[in-house]
Amino acid sequence: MGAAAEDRLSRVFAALADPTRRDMVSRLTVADATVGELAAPYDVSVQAVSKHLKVLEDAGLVSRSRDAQRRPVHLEAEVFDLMTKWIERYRRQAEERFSRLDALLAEMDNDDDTPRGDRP
Amino acid sequence: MGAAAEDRLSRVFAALADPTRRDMVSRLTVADATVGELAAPYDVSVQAVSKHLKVLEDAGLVSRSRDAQRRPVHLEAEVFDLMTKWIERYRRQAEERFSRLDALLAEMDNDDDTPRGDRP
DNA sequence: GACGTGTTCAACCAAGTGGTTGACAACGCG
DNA sequence: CGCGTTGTCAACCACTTGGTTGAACACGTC
Repeated sequence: MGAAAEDRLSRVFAALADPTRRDMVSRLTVADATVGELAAPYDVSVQAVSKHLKVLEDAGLVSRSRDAQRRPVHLEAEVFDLMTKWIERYRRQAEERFSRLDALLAEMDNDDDTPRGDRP
Repeated sequence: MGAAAEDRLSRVFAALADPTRRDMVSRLTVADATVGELAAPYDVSVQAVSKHLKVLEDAGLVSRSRDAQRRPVHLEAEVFDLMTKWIERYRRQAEERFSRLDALLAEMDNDDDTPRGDRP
């Protein structure tokens, strides 16, 4: 994996490490929203939410357009692929390793307990 | 999703936001390792690596056993499921939304441009 | 029991994060 | 134009984070 992708992945994971930001992402899967709309449910200032959005934007999770003085926020669903790829790669690797281990254990079992090909 | 799971998810994402920790996880998919072995490739103190491992352990990504003065580190692959679940849930939601949008756009297209059922 | 190896604990430091408030920019509208 | 609404920028604060070094703990070995 390239250094750029590594960096991106770090920003994405860091962005999603915050429950408030995860909740915003969750809500953005339903519909685009303005900063004010996004801020409404939380007990923090609009400025704080604006900062959160900057983090999400820098991670490429979200994009913003213009509509007069409003800045509609839109979820960029493609980043999910980046994460899924990373996770699945290692999950698969780990699973392979466990099956190798299983095979090894089975073989040791054969060697230790019973003569080859001599099982119920 | 319960508060506990939310919390867990935060710790998992935060743990994986660090490239060094992601690399350790990556290496642990190949084989268990001691703290010293894990530390070797990096240009930081063993203590720093020990701290990283504590973060991974608190996130439930890793467990440690005892072998004399050594503390072998083992990857707990199940957490990948937690992440995958979260990601896939919202990915699916986002995709559904986009298909709804596509349907809407197609319908508008019909209404505006061409009489219904009158296409090449 | 003393020594070497592997690991953690404690104190500290610089940099980053999430929050605040206050000022200001960019609009639509009367 | 002046005013309310929407959002960002800047400075600041408390807390966390990733790193350091030095001491201590936990073993196997001599």
